[in-house]
Amino acid sequence: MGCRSCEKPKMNYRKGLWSPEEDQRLRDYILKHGLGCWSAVPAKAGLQRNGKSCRLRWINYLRPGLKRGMFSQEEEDVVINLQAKLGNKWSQIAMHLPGRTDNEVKNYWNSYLKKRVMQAQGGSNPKSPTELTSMSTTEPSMSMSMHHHHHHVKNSSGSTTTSHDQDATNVSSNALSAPPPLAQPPSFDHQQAQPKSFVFSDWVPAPESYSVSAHWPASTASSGNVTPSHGGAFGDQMSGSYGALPPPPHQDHQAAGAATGIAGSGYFDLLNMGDIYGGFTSTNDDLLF
DNA sequence: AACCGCAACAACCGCAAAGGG
DNA sequence: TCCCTTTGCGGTTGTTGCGGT
Repeated sequence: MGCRSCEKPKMNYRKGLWSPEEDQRLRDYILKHGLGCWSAVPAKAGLQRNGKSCRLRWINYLRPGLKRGMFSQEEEDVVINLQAKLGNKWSQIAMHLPGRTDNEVKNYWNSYLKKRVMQAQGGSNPKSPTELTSMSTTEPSMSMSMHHHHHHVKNSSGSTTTSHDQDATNVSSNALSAPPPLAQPPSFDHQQAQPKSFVFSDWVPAPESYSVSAHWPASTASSGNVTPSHGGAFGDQMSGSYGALPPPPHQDHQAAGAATGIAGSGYFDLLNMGDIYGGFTSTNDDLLF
């Protein structure tokens, strides 16, 4: 494991949000060389980041197959069930949610699901995870009211999904295999709930036409000392900055999910990335590819 | 219009495990 | 076997935007 050949001079590593240029450099490097010794990546890719930061950025943001945007009802159920079963083993939970990172799952839990569970357990009748799951599918107004603003409007409005009376294992196995189609209420307001979702395929250059500015606002794509806006807005910009580009096929993955299920399955087909996949080492990647 | 609180999420930090020399 | 480095993981923090007052 040790990579003594990866000599790295002690330097002041850049911290904070990644600029589009840094993303581009890292992405280009990985696409070209595959995954190897992370500690060597910054120097070789011309980045003033430490390897750890590069690894995190790749895993959580740049990696192929990442599915961003809202969690589907099924994904939510999986998280709730597995969290109850495994505890805060986010990496393990994320393994059951293809396209999701442990960080994303963790954030989603901490910022949303945990409150819901606490709220449910705070009542006179503490609910089991299964009950919670059922609740999540039968209380259309709850999460919607909790997320009445921001872009993160949960898709639990009026879901007619039948309650998933199954244990986490079953849930996870469902998630691993072909997931059932999402029961999407016809009245779901996709205008209101605008998922910001994109996957790596959106980034992969059409070789002759790709440029950073095609995906990033020119103002942030041109200078070296850019300070990109916060991630949330970042994501919004991503979604919004497709501009003339055709909308990604999964842009409305909640709707698409009704036909294709969760996990972005099928998105991967858009790419021929065998070289990259071959270099993947993380458990998530093992699962995904 | 300004301020405040909340929510979302990217990224950092620290620790432990893994593995090579 | 020990030491050192890298990697992986979970907890936590920082930043930003939005809605409400």
